Amino acid sequence: MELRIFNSASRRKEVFEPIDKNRVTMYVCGPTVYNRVHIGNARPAVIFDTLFRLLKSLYPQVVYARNITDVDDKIIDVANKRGQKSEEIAKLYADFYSKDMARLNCEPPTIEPFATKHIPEILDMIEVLIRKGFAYVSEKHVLFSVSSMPSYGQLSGKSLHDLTIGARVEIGKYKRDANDFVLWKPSKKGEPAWDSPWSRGRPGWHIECSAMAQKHLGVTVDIHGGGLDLLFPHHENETAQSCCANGGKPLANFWMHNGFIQLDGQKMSKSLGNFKLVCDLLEHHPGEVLRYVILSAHYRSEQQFNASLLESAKRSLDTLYRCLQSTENLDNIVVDLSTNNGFLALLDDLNTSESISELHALARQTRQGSKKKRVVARGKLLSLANMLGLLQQNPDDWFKKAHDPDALSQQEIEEAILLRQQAKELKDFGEADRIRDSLALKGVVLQDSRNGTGWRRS
RNA sequence: GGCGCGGUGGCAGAGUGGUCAUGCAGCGGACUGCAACUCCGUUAACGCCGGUUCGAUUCCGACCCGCGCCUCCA
Repeated sequence: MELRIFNSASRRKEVFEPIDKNRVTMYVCGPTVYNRVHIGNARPAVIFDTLFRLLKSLYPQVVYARNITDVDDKIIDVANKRGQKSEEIAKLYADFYSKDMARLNCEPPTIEPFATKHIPEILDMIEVLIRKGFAYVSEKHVLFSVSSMPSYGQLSGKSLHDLTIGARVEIGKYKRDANDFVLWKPSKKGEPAWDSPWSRGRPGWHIECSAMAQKHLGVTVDIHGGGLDLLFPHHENETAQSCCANGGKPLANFWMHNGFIQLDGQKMSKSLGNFKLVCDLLEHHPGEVLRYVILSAHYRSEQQFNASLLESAKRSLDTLYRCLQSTENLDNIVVDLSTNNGFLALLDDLNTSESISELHALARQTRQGSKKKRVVARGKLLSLANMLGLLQQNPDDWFKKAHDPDALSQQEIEEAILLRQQAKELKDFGEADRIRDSLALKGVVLQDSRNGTGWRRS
């Protein structure tokens, strides 16, 4: 039973072996907090939360850090536009982020470090880089010199030569090389600023992750994750800084990158105006539905996202919850998942898609066969679902909780059901159907059974 | 220009050198007063052209098409 992970650094699946089996470390790049996050930001959060759950089942201790970048030009821009402080904007959206991700059943990471809380560590690392000759000071900036590191570009598979040819960015005149990147830069008046030997300023984009990963997780982390777009330049630069500061020791042994989400067949982009905010989606869909959609595709593939997929995911979850609801009388037992196909699929580079198909197989087994087998299947279903962060609520809540404030109350529904029952007893099926149709129009679906009439919200 | 990825049934989406993905939708049947749910059955796919092979959706090559990164970006 071993976990295999596709390592972006080697571009192949490798058997995962942690540096310390008693303390597995994972660092995932969280958001820069200047607005509400979109569904694309949710994908890595959900994926690495699932990996976190899987790792915890395999190792006694897993330390998962997901950072918050709370000092950045974009935050400053928003703060300026609103006449607020950068810190206020960052705090506001960091809180929203935690809440949004929690609604997707993402557990809180072990550590959620903030860049601005690690300025001393950042300054230390920059000083080391300057002292060792990997960084230089120029016009109050400190820059990392990519030419000082022969292996620069290896992680993302780029050569400095090609980068320079393809460069579309204007070269700052304080840079020796177009690809040199900022470790520290001077702040303008009114911007967040800290004292440093080079200027009163603030850190560049990449350095905070290097400093925070090292402080909380150690020089080399087991797994470093994030969106594919972070591979270059963010992760390339992170690993360059850390590696050079630490005598060649790598920042991470395993690099994992999730693919993009496509909205209605197109890349989500602000210019197209087709990005979906998580908080807007949550107004109309349970968080678990969003999570189910995200997990239904393999994390490395490009994923489609649209309204009909949300609807399909909702129905799939309905089926699973219905199974749980109709088998609540079965004993809850502790099961061993170690030979389960759904669990084994997760061990194979986190194949959540295949794992979800096993959820449906287990649901089927929970509904049929001998009672003993059904009890075991149900135990496995709950256990596997828990590892995926799905089926986390009680079925009655799933089906009956009202999300719309104008929805019929439980009492109103039950009264209508009673009236319909009376009509049915009088064989007045016209009236009975009229009541059922009227409830359906208000989003309530009835289900007759031997034990009476049940209901759910559609 | 450089580097890289992908094209699977109506939709989404795994996977595999040789009977099955799976879900949603569809179709037929059972159940039901009729439905819903559930159950049983069922339709339907591997971009194109070659090659390797007894056999290829799966391996190899060419081609077509789409996409990503190289600039902030999950």
